[in-house]
Amino acid sequence: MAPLGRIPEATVARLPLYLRGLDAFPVGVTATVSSDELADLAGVNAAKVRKDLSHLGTYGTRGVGYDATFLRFQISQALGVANLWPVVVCGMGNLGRALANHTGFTDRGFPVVAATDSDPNKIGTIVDGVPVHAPGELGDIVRRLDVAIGVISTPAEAAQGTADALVAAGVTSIMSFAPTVLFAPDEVEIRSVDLATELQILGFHLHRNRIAGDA
Amino acid sequence: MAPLGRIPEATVARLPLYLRGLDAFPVGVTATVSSDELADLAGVNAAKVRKDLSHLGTYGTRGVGYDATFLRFQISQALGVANLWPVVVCGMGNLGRALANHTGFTDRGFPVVAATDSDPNKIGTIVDGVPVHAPGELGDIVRRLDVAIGVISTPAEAAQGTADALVAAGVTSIMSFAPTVLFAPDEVEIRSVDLATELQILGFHLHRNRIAGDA
DNA sequence: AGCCTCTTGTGAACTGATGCACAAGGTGTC
DNA sequence: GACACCTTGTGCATCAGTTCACAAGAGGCT
Repeated sequence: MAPLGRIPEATVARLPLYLRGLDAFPVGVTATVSSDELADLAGVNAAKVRKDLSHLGTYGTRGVGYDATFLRFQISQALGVANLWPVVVCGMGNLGRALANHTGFTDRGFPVVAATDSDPNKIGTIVDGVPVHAPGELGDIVRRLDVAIGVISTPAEAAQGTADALVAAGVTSIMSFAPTVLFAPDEVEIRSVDLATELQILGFHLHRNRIAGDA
Repeated sequence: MAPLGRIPEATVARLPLYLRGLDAFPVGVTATVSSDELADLAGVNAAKVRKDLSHLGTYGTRGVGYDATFLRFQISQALGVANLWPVVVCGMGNLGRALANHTGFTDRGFPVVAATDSDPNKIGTIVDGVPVHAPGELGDIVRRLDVAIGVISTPAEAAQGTADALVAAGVTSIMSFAPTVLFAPDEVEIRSVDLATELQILGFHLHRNRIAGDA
């Protein structure tokens, strides 16, 4: 079996999709799933599924398919979803509140254990079960609650400072929604999701099609 | 100059980042920016910047750099940001509300003109200036308000139905936050952002590092 | 004018990912 | 046991994207 470190990034990004697709199969019931079916469930093609799964080691049966239960276990193992990774949400604006309350996080093993905000009216309150602290307490929160992942949903201006504070506290995984580039040491993994950028990409295609249509 | 249709996808995805980086240069002031500087501002490397910009046609000056103002115009042109693309948000849960109220959308030319939700208590109300309608009215809303982009922030179960309704109404650009695969005709552009999936990818790296650290 | 310095634009090598196509290997039936 | 039928696992060709490295062009200094 291939060591975890050797799984290609593109494959890693798809493993959660396969896991999600496997939700279609009830737990405890013996069932097999073919690469074709799983491909449909995950929205990719079958060859990709097989190649991806081969990176986890080979656990399918030729002529039959994969055992759904065992495959789920396999992928979970590789992704480490057995672990709970506590999350802190930095910036409790509209987006931050939505994220702190997002059931999809807790359900998948990412409990939001705390939040920070610079607004004195919010500090000390509990929003949807999540206590809001001052930004200055970030380091303390991270250590005390063993936070593994920091989510940055502050305004762009505060994002770098927040990232620095997270890194200083020992957080090595950051998901940022701030529309700005973040700098951090190489060992810190940053995933940046800029919603406006996503829309601009859609806008480009609309624009291009409109031009093509007019031509 | 290369026709718009020929710009590689990877480049298109970076153009908004360059545009964002150029915000560091005040409008109206003549300034030049080198590929090196722009690379820093966008968080990529200089060679990529130059190759990307070469797809828009060549507008830099050797030995000097790019004229910031003209470059901004260039990229805006290519992305079609002069257009306003009205957006409808489908599903006014926590996330939907945050999106409907997201200033980054309106600021970048994507006004949220309407929303839908299946909750009778929300239908007919106006949330943060955005009127909430019943899902059945979606087709009507799209036609009446000339909606170009649909954002899906419904629960997973309702996502496909919502997508179908959007497509039926003529929407060809969809951004989905629902944790499920959406099926639509080829000409419909779908960008899917699953927040839990993003965290799981971060989780994989945490898991791998933890294993490596223990070894 | 000649020279030096700077930065672009791009050919070419490289890397990673994708998708095809088929042999290998397993199941079930007669 | 032999045969027909599936579906996996993978070698290989292909493609897209990245990065290097350098010639070509532009400005400024003496």
